Amino acid sequence: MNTLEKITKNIESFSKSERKVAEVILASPQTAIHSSIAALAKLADVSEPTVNRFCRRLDTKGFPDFKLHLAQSLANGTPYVNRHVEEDDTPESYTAKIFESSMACLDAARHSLDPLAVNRCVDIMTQAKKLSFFGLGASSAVAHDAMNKFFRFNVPVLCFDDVVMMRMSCIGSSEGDVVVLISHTGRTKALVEIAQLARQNDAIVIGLTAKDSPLARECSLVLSMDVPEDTDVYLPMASRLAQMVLIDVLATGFILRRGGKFRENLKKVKEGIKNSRFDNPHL
Amino acid sequence: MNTLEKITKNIESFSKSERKVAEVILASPQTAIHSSIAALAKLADVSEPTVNRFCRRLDTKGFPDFKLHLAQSLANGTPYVNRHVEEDDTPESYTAKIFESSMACLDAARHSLDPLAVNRCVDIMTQAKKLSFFGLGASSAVAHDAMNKFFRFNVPVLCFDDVVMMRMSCIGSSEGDVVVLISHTGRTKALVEIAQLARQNDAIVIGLTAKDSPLARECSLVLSMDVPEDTDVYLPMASRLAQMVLIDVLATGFILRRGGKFRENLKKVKEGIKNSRFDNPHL
DNA sequence: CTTCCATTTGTCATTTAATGACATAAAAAA
DNA sequence: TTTTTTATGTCATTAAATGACAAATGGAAG
Repeated sequence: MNTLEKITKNIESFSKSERKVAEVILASPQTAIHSSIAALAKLADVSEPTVNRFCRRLDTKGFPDFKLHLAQSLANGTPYVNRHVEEDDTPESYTAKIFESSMACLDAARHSLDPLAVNRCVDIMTQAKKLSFFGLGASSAVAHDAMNKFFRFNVPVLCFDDVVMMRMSCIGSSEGDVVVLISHTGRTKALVEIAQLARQNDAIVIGLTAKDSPLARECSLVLSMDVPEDTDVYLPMASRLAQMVLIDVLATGFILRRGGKFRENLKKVKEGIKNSRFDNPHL
Repeated sequence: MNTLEKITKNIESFSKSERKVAEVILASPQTAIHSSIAALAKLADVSEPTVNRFCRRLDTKGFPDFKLHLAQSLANGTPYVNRHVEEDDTPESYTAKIFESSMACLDAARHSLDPLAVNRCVDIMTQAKKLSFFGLGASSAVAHDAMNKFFRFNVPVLCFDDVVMMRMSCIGSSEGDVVVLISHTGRTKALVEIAQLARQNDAIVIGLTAKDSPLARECSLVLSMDVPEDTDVYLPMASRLAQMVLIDVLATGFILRRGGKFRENLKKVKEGIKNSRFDNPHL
């Protein structure tokens, strides 16, 4: 836990002198981390060992160690925590909260991701004859995005957000085809059926979905992430973000695996769209 | 600047012994902040004053002060900096880099966003008779996502990634209609024309695009973000993420403005899709 | 209201860490 | 090769932090 919060939370349980120390620190943490134990003791009008005892009470090894902890909690102004939007938030505050929550979720997602699974996934995708990205609802945007990325690699790519099209596509698939199914919950019936269908037609099915979900059970390979979805707002927010970054990761792995000549291809695509644009005077 | 970055950046200008110190610290910053100057000197196989001189070279007052700075840059596990993927990165390292870069970009985007503009944008959107989201290329995924979000609010919403459909839609628009155009660069000719067309037909045009771009000049209101796009990879990555979070922000502002009864509506939508899903045994 | 016990707090001594001054070694320039 | 400059280490000094112990404070029981 954040050291400053910890002080605030425990201030009631402190003794008189320790509370004096706590108040001085809370009043100006920046001063605290740049002072010696003697200076701080003087500011709080207590003895030096009292400051030391205060530090130990907060589970630190001593004053220098305490300063380190304090410095860490002071870094970055605000840490990226999942903060909830309140009814009376100003535009400024809810904007900050949403951005911060998004970052916190990406951080959580990253740590829950299995690099080995990522690697195997890239393996499979680089060897695919055809790549299909399927997603329904909020995940369809992710599927679109994935297509937009992978089509630049000169690989046959498909993308559908329509169950009927998915079915037709799966029936026509054959060995060497890879189907990527995107679903945060992994509980969408239609998509589970698609997974079964794809596998019956010899396609490899990769699931970007929750582990141990019905969908996950039907996939050849699952890439799961634990994203703390903000459930009191009835909108899927962070999950798509994490999925999208995961697509970036897979695309990057793809490029790295296929090597330099494919980077040439990317350049070509980018140059190809140039004359549909206004020139940028700054370039 | 981040202390770790600073060390990396200046490592060339260090002397032999100082470089030894730098390497030991970079190898394990966590060890460094918990060691005394003597311990660190031993690890780097140099004398204690050398470590001290190293600290001063990095604009700190001495070793303890240096540790404080280092601790701050180590806060949050790893600092979110824009790190570039290298040819020989492992799956683990490029995954971490991409997630971190994404978070760093979101952070940058957040700080460059004007809350007043967000507020005005929400104002306009809540009063819209009809909402249209248009995006081409990578931005089309964002437009889709926006539709997916706003349609839950019981507002007429459109979304196109096809220029012809956009044109047709714009021609049919009238006063009170709001068109949101999504383009990272703001230099896509087709979209600039759409902006003009929409305004000729009395629609309000909101641009989620770069400020001072050709598209921005044609919009009634511009929401711009400075996102450090990773230009040596020929893929748009972070910009869509930032745009998507911005959509979340707008949607949230929308809900807050419209009040409680709309939250009921969200609940209904969520319950409506329930029986297309497998039950979650954990709920 | 006193006495006793427990807790808190301060004083002082000791230990440990950090820094400054100087000397030596290494490298670069003459 | 010699000189000069820069880098590095040794040692002494200073400052900071901690431990041990004593004094003071605050309750609780008699």
